[in-house]
Amino acid sequence: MAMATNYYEDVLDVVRQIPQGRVSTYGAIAAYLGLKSGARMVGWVLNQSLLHSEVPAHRVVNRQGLLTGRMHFSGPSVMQTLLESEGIQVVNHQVMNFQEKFWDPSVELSL
DNA sequence: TGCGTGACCACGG
DNA sequence: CCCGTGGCCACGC
Repeated sequence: MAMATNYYEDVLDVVRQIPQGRVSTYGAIAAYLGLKSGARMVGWVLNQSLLHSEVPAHRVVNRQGLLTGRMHFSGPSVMQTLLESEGIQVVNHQVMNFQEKFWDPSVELSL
């Protein structure tokens, strides 16, 4: 665990709370944690997490509901398959009914 | 120490 | 609608 900075743990913590059948976004997670600048960092953290942690990284998409991170999984269709197995429809790399499936930590975890 | 790059995002032309 | 640009920041070389 090289230099476990706070945001790293914080990001994983939020991602782990995304319910099955729901998805969140890089920007929403960054905003919730106050990582104002970190939409980009969220993606980076998730990428690193794939190597060692059990994190539902497939439940995080970009602000449009696009599966922009799919190429980082073991196969280009793994992310989509995982989501579909949880009841989320994905067409053309995009989450259907994204608005309904969107899980916003700022709302769901409002403290 | 500096530069290019990236699972992002918003804004402008 | 398709770019280009700026912001943000960690990482590798």
